[in-house]
Amino acid sequence: MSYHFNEIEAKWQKYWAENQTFKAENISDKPKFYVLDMFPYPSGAGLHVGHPLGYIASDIYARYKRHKGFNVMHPQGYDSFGLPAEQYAIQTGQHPAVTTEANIKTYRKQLDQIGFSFDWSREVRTSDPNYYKWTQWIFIQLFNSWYNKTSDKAEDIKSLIAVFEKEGNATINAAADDDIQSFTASEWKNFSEIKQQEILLQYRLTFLSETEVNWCPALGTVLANDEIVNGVSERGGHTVVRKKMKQWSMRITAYAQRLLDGLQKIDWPQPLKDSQTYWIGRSEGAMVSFDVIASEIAPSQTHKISVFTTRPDTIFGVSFMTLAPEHELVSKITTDAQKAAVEAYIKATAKRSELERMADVKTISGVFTGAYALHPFSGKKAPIWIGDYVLAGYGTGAVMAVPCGDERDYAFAKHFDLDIPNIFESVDISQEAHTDKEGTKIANSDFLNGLPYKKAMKTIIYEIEKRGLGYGKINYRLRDAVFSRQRYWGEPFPVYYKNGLPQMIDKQYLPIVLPEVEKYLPTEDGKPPLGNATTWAWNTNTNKVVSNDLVTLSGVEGSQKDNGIYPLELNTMPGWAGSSQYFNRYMDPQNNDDIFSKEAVNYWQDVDLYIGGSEHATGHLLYSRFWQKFMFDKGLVPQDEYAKKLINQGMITGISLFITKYSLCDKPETIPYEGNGKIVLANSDYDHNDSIDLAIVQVNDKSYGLICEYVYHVPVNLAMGNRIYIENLKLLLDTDRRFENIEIEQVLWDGEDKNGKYVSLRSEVEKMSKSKYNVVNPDQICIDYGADSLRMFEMFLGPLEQSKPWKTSGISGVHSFLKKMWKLYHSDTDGAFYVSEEEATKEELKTLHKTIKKVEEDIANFSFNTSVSTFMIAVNELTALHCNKRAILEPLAIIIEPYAPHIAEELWEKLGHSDSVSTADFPVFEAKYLVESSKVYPVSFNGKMRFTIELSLDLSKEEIEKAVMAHEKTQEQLQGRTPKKVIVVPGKIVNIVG
RNA sequence: GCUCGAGUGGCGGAAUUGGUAGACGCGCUGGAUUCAAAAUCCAGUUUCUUCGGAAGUGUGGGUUCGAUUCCCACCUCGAGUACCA
Repeated sequence: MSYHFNEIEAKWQKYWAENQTFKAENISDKPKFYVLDMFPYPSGAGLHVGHPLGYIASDIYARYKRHKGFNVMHPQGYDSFGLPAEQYAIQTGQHPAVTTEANIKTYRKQLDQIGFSFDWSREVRTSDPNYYKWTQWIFIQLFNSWYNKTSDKAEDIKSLIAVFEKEGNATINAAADDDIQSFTASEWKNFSEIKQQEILLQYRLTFLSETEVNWCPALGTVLANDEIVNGVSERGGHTVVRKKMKQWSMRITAYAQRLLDGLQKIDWPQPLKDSQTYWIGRSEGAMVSFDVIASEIAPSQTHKISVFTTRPDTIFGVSFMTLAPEHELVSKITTDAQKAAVEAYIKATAKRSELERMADVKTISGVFTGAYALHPFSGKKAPIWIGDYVLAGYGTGAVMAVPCGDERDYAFAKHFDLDIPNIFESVDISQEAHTDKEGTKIANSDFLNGLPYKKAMKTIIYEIEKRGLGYGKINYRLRDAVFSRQRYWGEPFPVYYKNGLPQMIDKQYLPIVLPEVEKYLPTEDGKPPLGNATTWAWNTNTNKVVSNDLVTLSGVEGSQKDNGIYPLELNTMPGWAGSSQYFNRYMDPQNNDDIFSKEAVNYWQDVDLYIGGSEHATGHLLYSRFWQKFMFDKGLVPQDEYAKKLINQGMITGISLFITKYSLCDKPETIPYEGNGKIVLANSDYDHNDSIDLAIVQVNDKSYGLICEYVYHVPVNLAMGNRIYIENLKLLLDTDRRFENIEIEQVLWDGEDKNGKYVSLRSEVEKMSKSKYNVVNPDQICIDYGADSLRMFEMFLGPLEQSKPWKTSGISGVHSFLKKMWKLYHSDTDGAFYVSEEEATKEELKTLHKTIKKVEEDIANFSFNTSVSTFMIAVNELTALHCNKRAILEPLAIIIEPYAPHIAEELWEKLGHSDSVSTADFPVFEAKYLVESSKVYPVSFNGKMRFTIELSLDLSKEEIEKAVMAHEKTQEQLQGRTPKKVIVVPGKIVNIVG
């Protein structure tokens, strides 16, 4: 019987499902181990071979940990809210829920086919009301909390109210909005209910505010910064404009420092930590205010410019100030003489799009306001300029310019011929600014003279604070996260509005289920898609969602009788809402009373291994850490970091194939044009190195003109290696709708082989995508080679964390390895399973134990690729030894199970076991079988002689010495001399002192 | 520009703290088996060579008895980021 992988795999997949082999219990005597994958968004295109890479790696790890005696939880689910299903709904009218359900079915089928050990009883879907009930619940918890900077944690809003009632807000040290008025306890008590609620909203961890957002008119939605790529929307590539809107925000900035500190204790890839650190962007410095010298236009008014600086120690080097063109003071301080120039400049910068401002980094521009600031220490006059290198959104939108110590200030000063005072001891600044902090002392700076950076910083901040000019401050780049989306297919907010103020709906009435709508687009008057819903109001008497018709104006105006029915929030939550706590919900996914039970979360604690892509570095992986810390503050979870270890798997790229233009046709003129649109298939030119393979040329009467360029991808499944046979190419050109109107007169071929005439193709590594015709589907691989081959091959491709191109041709290697292993225990003639009960020889045991050791090390290091090689070597050696012994096969089946579980189960069963191999203990290697030999490499003899030896684990120092001395090469080197001393360094080097 | 990562045969990639570079696989070449093909098996496959050897891990230096590995400078590629005061 040969290796019928299709039958074997189907059989065991069925067995696992029926026996719930991988179901993890929440109560166990075993130690827990939680292996998590980033759950997929179920897209319409289905899985391609790149998707399972991380899942295979985590599955190997999960299966390995089961062998090592852990109670392993390895769940999977779907991040099923998202824009593609909504856009599909807009195009076709099909409800996103229907699209999503269909896509999930496809995904599940594909995932099952690969033989993952997921515990499907724990599946979650973010779009399932039973799941998003808890997303809504967390939102309410955030709303009902404020951040106490003194205790450095989130607290219930009630504790804030208690303080307000007792002592007003003067003593409160909270993460809150910037523009909060101060009030006393009695003032608080006299505020109206509405006023009080408005104030509280400024402190809540999720709050409503007018924020400048990235509005995408084409999508009718607001996008987060990380959803915009190069100034256009990540999906669709539509233009994005800045616009002010009332939005829900999350006060993630309250956690900036803790998000930074938390990175210290988690084992995540350094590049990922770096990018989060940069994203949070902590900078230490000081706030300093400069008085504007009363100018002739407003001599009675006094103005102050506050600046944030990371280099207060260089304050004596200030020779001018720069304000962002949008800075509110600009209009107030500009002199009449400069008014025209300033206004023209502001107008010009406002016109420049974000894109232009980004692309054009080198141009220096700015304009003098005519006003001067008074240097708080030297008393000198510093001209105030405006320049677009200063951003309104960062710091205070103003900088104190220190040209000798900052590159941009330096360039600005040079360009406008401004003063560049040098405040560094023996440093030449005639060519460039001196930006190094350490190693230089300050000069020309009064009381700072002669001080190094650190001391100067301390001294100046002390002076600034003493003189009331400002204070030391830590600034973060991180901004609060906008949490509203103008979309249909997302979590609805558990919020209704009364008197224009948001009200939370009580937990017992959750979930607030997404309403049905006729149209998925924003309404004609610009409301989000939920504005189309007719049943979308909250009845506070019945606590039910009711028709909007019943909403009276009373709720807003208070002029009519209040009927208790109020409008519900029309926005929905963003994509990252659902993914910010899913890893905890897996612990207890069916719980209807709580997000998860105390018992479950106390048992599972946190994720031991999280595998996913690095593209989520500053999105999901930051937001989820924020929510976790909040949950921790509320005492809901025992850990404030949810994933101890994280691995970023690399991307599997596809190899795209292109037709080179020369092979497709000889001259453009030889191809006739037919049909609508006057298009003909032709070459753009005859340069072989040109990246344009094919051009579509418009015919004007008889003249040919190039109208657009077109790179013509050949579907990878039609090609044979880097060739496409002419029959296939003709078939392709005939059926491809891109060539509907094109008649191909002739196709030239590059050569001919046993399969016929062919055209050579050029290849390039690109991201796998439908539009590039380079997608390789795992289903077909499973049918042709089996899931075990797919699993092993994906690991064999290269290091897990590296991105690498897919090459289907290589799969035959791992496939024939599995066949070889099968053959080892099956008769050539009748195919019967045959295992010998004889004792294994020392040689066979050596192979086995070597393999066990190596595989275990590889798994610990996540180098699954080398494990596959190790298995191959083992089977080759066993084949050479004709070994078909139980003593070898039994442990072999266990150690190969994480990689190739189906064949392992089959062999295990044939060995007479009635249980799943996945529950077997991982075998222990024995050092005594690892003895290679004592290889000795003598190097030289000049007083000291060193040897490199390959140590065997069971050799003692004395034995090594003996082996070294007895070695012929040692004797050769010694040439009869007698060494005084032989020093053996365990592990590596032997020194022989002459 | 900055930050991080990486450069090893025709290709993907091995080489644990410095110790026989090129494991393993693909591809290629030759052979066996076969009416033939597939499949399978065996041998070879870094380069040059006067067949003794010699050179060789992006380039140039350095440390060392010994460097793919450590240090310095440079080159190339990839990823991230975008004027952060």
